[in-house]
Amino acid sequence: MKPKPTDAELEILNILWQDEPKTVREVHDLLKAKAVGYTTILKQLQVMKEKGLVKRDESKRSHSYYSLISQEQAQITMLDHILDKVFNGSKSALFMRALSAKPSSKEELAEIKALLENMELG
Amino acid sequence: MKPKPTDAELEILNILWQDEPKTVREVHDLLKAKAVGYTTILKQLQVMKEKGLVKRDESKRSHSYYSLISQEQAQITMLDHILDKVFNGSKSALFMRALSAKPSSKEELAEIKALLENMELG
DNA sequence: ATTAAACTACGATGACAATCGTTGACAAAC
DNA sequence: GTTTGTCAACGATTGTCATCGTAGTTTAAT
Repeated sequence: MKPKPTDAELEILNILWQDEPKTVREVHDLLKAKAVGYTTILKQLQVMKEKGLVKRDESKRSHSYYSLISQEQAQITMLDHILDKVFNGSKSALFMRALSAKPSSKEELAEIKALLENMELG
Repeated sequence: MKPKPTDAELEILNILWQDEPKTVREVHDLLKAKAVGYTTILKQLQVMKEKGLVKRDESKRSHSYYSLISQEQAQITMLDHILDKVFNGSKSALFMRALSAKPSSKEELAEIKALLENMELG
């Protein structure tokens, strides 16, 4: 099983998920709002490679990085984690919080309702 | 704003939320399955006090600890966090994952549906 | 009062996360 | 072909998390 990515790792993964592959420089440019050094990104990608979260294409001059964990996997991993840690495994409690925390848009409510309809057919 | 509790801190908070206040020894006894030392729990509670996650009643011989963050707050904090980090702020994406990840029981589906009904009235 | 038990405080450690600077290799430009 | 700039590797640093051992303090029992 893939490890749970750290917050900084997730920021990088989000960039990769959006458009792969990317070089260190490209990731760094996209994260420049964070004002973090080039070598920091490089190191983070190296660590992530160690963990099996990304792979590297070294055929070119600038190495390119691909994610090895999908956004779906990461989402499920994160959800399972907080479900276990703060919601005592109660999915409905999680839904309640998600629904009441910040008001959802009508569109979102409609989407969610549609999901539920499909669910009940199964 | 309260900081996001760490995993170990959440284990302790879960115990406090269930029944407050508790002494170090009481928390330790309840966590003995984890085989962690008494002083570890003590230290953790001290750190949590520094962070403002708990408060301490020192009037008695054995100090008693109270949570200063509610389970609700913690749940919302955690949800907001992963919503931001892995779901790009899309609540419906979160719902989709939560619904499809592990099968929900019929009871849970019913509960969630009821929540939605109430929601739409507002 | 003296001691034994229970409890807290403090410091230390090892692991991991996040950050950066320096060095050395390579390639492009002159 | 020498210089200049770009890039990855590596090591070092700082901070946080999780854990524990020791020392000191307070209560209670003798």
